[in-house]
Amino acid sequence: MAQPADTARKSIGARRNPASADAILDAAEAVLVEAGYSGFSIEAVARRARAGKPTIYRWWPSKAALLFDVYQRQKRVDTPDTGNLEKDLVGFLDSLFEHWRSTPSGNIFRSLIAEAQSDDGAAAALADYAAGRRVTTGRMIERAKARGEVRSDVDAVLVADMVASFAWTHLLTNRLNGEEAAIRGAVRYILQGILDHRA
Amino acid sequence: MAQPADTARKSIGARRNPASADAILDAAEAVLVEAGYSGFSIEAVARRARAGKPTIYRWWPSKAALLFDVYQRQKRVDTPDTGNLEKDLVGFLDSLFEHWRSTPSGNIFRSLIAEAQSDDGAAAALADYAAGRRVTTGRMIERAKARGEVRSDVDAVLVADMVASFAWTHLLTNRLNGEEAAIRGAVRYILQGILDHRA
Amino acid sequence: MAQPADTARKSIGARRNPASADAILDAAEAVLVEAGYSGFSIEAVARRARAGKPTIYRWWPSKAALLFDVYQRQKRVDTPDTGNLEKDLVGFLDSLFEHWRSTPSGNIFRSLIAEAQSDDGAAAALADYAAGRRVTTGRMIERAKARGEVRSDVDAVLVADMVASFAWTHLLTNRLNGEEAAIRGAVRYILQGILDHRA
Amino acid sequence: MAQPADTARKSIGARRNPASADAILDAAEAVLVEAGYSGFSIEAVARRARAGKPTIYRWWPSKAALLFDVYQRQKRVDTPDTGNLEKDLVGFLDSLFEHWRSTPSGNIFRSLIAEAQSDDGAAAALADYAAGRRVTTGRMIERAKARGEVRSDVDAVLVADMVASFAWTHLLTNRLNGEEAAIRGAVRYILQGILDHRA
DNA sequence: TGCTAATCGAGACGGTACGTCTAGTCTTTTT
DNA sequence: AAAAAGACTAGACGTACCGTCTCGATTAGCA
Repeated sequence: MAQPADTARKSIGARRNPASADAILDAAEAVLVEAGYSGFSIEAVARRARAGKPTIYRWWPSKAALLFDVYQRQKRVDTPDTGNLEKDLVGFLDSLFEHWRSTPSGNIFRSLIAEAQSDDGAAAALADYAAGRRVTTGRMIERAKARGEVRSDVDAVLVADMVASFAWTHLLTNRLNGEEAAIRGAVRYILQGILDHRA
Repeated sequence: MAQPADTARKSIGARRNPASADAILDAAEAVLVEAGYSGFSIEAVARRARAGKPTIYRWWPSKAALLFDVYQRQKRVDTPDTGNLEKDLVGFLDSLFEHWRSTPSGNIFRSLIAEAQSDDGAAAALADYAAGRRVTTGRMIERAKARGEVRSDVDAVLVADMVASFAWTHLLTNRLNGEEAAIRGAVRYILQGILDHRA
Repeated sequence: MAQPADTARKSIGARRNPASADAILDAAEAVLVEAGYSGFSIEAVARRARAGKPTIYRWWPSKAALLFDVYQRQKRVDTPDTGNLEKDLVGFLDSLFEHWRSTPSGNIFRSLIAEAQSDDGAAAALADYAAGRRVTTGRMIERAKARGEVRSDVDAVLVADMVASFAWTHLLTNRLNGEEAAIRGAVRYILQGILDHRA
Repeated sequence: MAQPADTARKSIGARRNPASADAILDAAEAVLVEAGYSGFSIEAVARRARAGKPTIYRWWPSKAALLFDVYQRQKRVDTPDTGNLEKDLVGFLDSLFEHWRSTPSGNIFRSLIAEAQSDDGAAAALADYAAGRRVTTGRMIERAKARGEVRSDVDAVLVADMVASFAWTHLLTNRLNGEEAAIRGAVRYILQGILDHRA
């Protein structure tokens, strides 16, 4: 966290003051945590950061852009590599749910998705981000393909999409708690399918 | 659509005027279609419906409640029963994507999900609705279990959750077009899994 | 006071229900006392009287008319007749100030004057009422003229107007307390004038 | 009158824009003249001034405060000094009645008095204003005392109060026309009294 | 060293929407 | 026929935010 804005920050000349940027991002995160998405307004962030509204608008053209930068500052959950795809996927989802539950990330991301439903810029940024994450997540599947664990014709990005969809939907419907069994089940279905092969 | 409100509607006594309710729901849908979720306000709906704001607030305590009723008026996509689960699921998702693409339903539902991120009432209503839909969708899997097509230990509701998640996420990220292959792929992975069993 | 409207009054057939009229006037007075003129609305009176708004509008075409009837129910201060005009006028004003101070009458009358500034009906009713009161008050002066106490060419109604004006203005500017000396002074000036006749 | 707001006024920095203040006061006066006190609303003023409602509320906490400032902008009738108190008082009242009749001042002041009956702030402001005016008006009597025209023990402020009361009451009851004789009579009674001294 | 230019906090501006309150009208049901 | 009840359109209330604008102060870098 940056310095608290006890004393007013001044201009540092004809260039961006990083202290202001930090203070604004800190304030945005704090407002989101304390007041939720419905209480998240540029006004509130400016008040909290002791910043002028134009300072915010100068650097972030919209609420969505600010939200996006706040989200980007958060730690990401990284993909495990245990040598076993089932363990990897279950571990990834467990970590992701835990991360969303116990840090502001979950609320920030929910807000970002909501914002993307009314702001084209946010939608585009979210689409980019999500596509990138699908590739990253897909690496787990690619590794499993390389190990021969997964069929070579499997679309790793599509599988990553299914995994991410499961996570997003649980986030958006407040189902992050006590979902360990569901996570295990969903991963197993993707890996092994649900058909009865005895027939 | 109900009658256009050319002449002002009057009270019909000490009970709800269905013409007003219809006009408000019609107007809400129209505003959502024409101005999108970001332009969707109680004011705008009242203007469009030639209704007083208190009339709206009397019957719908929040924007979310109104959105929900607008969504409920829409036709639902029903679950096919072809005797083959793969055909059922693919057909269901194809129909759902088409429905969301070509009617206001998609935008309404997106808006409802967004609203649920900042309104607890909307969140609860959405959770209820989604749970119900998982059961309905799950019937396709139950039928397949009864046919012996699917293993008897499979959790039908969880599978429905996975299917719905895939659809929701595509809706929320504007990926409803040209997804036929992805739909087929995803359904196949759920049915057959992605593991390589030759090993 | 009429019966409290604990249980809803019912229609008594095709004629005016006097209990309703009383309940409405009682409620109007109570609302005025408790919430003041700013809180005095037909809506509030109807709520308090457990009456429908149309019932009020049927009998009193405007807020002003209702106010006027509420005022009319109040006791009036009557004009003393001591055989001495100074005592009569001072006594009258003392009683009037006391009456306005200690009963709802003062607030009701203030409200009526205020209402008359935006409602023509109220203005006309108030004008009628005030003209009548000037005549009544003027009787004190007429009696003094008959006694030879006051010059015969004096316009009794004009004097009554001056006395009433003094009272009204004190009411409207919250100067009803501790004005005994001012009352005595004003009455004396009207009776004896202020000119220095030694010249 | 200030410039018409053909082009939208902008902020002129972190301080009050006098053009907005002027436009708002102009609009308030115009609304009062055209629609009367009953049509006088902050909404109407904002519309007419092409100003935002918050701009009005920022500077005038209540309708009463705005009314008061509108009234303060009006010209005041000043007290004549002819060397003869009767001429002074009659001239003053004639001018005041004429001023109230032919300019918006009369309606504005009536509205202010009405507003003061339901708004404590307006009541206080009006009390202050009226007290000040009594002192100003009282100077006519003080001058007459200095000339020996009026007894030295006469309370000039009380006499001014009587004169003002007469004027206020005529304003509030729409009796500003054809009152010349009444004015003369009232002034004469105050100066000479009404008692018959032949006795 | 003095000027220019961009940045800062600050807060006013015209607006829109919020959710509530009241006005005055209307219709049905009950007596 | 009148009362109770409560819905209806309409619009004002006072507040919160929106995104823009202008200020005055501040400071780096260029002249």
